[in-house]
Amino acid sequence: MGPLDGYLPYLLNRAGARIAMAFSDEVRPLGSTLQIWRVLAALRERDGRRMGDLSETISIEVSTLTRLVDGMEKKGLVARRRDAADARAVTLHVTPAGRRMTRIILPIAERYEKVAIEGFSEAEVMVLKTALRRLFDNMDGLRKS
Amino acid sequence: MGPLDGYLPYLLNRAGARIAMAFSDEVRPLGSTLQIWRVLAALRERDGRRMGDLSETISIEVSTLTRLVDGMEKKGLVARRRDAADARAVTLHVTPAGRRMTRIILPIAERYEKVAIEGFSEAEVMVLKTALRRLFDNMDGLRKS
DNA sequence: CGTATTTATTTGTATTTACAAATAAATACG
DNA sequence: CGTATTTATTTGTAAATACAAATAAATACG
Repeated sequence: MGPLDGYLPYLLNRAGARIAMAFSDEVRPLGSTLQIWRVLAALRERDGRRMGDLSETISIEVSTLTRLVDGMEKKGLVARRRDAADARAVTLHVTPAGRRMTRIILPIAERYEKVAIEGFSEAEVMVLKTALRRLFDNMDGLRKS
Repeated sequence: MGPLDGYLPYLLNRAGARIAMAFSDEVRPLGSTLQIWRVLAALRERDGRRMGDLSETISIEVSTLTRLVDGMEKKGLVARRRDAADARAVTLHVTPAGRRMTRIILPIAERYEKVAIEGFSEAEVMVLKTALRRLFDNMDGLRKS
């Protein structure tokens, strides 16, 4: 166990990369990708989000998101709509096909959540999640100063 | 706080993405990138690693790593050497310029570690790091079965 | 009201990345 | 020993990504 193993950003990246890779491998045969799932999951939480909101929420650069959404639209998973209140903005809406895809992937995502925290006590999971939220906020603070 | 905020892979990705972005912004003006730093940090831990070992360690696809190392070699940060014991393998070695770059970036990396865990108790940091290692192992187990 | 500035998204384009195929050396084993 | 298989890396190539510029609508404010 070298210095890397004690370095938090390293541990974070390593854990994230592993989950991402495993999950990607699993949803690809279903005609989806991790990024597509991120969009669907964010829209499941709240449909009709704007591109910018979505970008912030799922940590995907907005120019990257535009093209990701292009693809999802072509697949019929989502539909763009011009925001009625502000014509600059575009809102995204899941279609029936998108909901179908969500229904297929959701159990997989739930399984990953379980596998990831296997062997953890409730309290440890709580501390972990709280820590990750706090860590995010700490970095967010840095961004503005 | 919607369902996403309770979903561990989401929290993990979000925290990792934020640190990565902030760190990238900071090292770019110094002529480096996050990926370059990952290689340098891994070689700092142990010089003369093989490509495959490096790839595993820093979670960068080996074909991606090849081209990343191409660039680092052109910048004079590292040198490839054919492994004496096994001519299939290539070992990577930091150069003086690479060590210089490491010396410049290391304090930044250390600062990020500190900022990330600001407000955390020692115990919380311990739990967090242990959890991230365990989480990684859990996913690793899945990969083989 | 009309122009300047800000905000939201998209597009241009170069770089990064990933999967698969190619290369090359080591090992297995008939 | 020689051929088949495995292992380590690189290369081909298409897709994903990011930064900057372009577009377009809203807001500020003279």
